[in-house]
Amino acid sequence: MESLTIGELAVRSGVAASALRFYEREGLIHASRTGGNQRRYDRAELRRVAFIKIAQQVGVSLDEIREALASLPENRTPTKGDWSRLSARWRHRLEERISVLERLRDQLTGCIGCGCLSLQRCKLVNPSDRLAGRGAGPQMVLNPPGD
Amino acid sequence: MESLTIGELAVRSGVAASALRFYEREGLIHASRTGGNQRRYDRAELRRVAFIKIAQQVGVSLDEIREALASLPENRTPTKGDWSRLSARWRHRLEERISVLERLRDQLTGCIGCGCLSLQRCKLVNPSDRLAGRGAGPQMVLNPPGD
DNA sequence: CTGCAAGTTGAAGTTCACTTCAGCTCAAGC
DNA sequence: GCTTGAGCTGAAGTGAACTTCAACTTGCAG
Repeated sequence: MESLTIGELAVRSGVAASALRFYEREGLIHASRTGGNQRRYDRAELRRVAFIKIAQQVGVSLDEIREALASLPENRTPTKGDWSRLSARWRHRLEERISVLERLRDQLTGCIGCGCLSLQRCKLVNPSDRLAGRGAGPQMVLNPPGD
Repeated sequence: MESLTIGELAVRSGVAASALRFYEREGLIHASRTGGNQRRYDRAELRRVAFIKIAQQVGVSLDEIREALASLPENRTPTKGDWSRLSARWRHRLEERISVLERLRDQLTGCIGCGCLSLQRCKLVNPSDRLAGRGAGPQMVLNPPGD
């Protein structure tokens, strides 16, 4: 068994066949064809699909994922090093996302103490009424001054 | 200034007026009306909007947010205690979300080391081919056995 | 009291990420 | 060689979360 049918890739990746066809149309993955026009996937495509799923978890759009995948070499199967570089890129994104959520958690904990969630009164959630911060909303949480 | 116009609420909350009207149609926020049919928001609505924004950051759908907000008292302005209870609920969600992402980060770090991201070969990302785990895909990351 | 920015409505449009459908063809087991 | 499940295509549909539009009304500043 050298290559996978779309059904096999679907089962092994946990992504619906219709989504795999969609990803192909969108240029995220590639498939060769049999004489009868059926898709056959190289095992390397499993990594691409895994990468797509993980990136989506991190909150990256398919557009950005495509862009990232485009940086992989076309002419050869990506090496460990290729994947490492991509992973490192997402890792940074991931850490940013985590720190937003942690900040949110910490501030929410503070607000559980004071019972507030006000955009207007709670300094933790939104200092923008006092601080002449540009932009409205819970700035402290979503765009901390430390950035 | 006792109540806010939709424009004022939009500026102070950082949510577009069209979105505020949408939220009202969806039963997430409420407004009283002037003689001329314009919306006037009680300051307490700012908290609701803040809550909506924060919950969305945590990845909660508007449906679920509506459900949560429905648990607030109808007849009086929510107290600190009311908001505390709701916040505590989301805090739990938030911590789950954070731990998914942290797990992802840790495993991605591991994979940067080995250069892999395979659904098939990397035990860290996906043991489902060896372990008779139900469900395909990167199970270790998305649904860790520890749950 | 007038001008004009800000507000109102319902309906339709948008983007994202897919799924579903209809009408076919392919391929593997009996 | 026939049946049956798996696969193919393009087009249309879905749902979430809004935005835009057109046509009209309100309300405050001067």
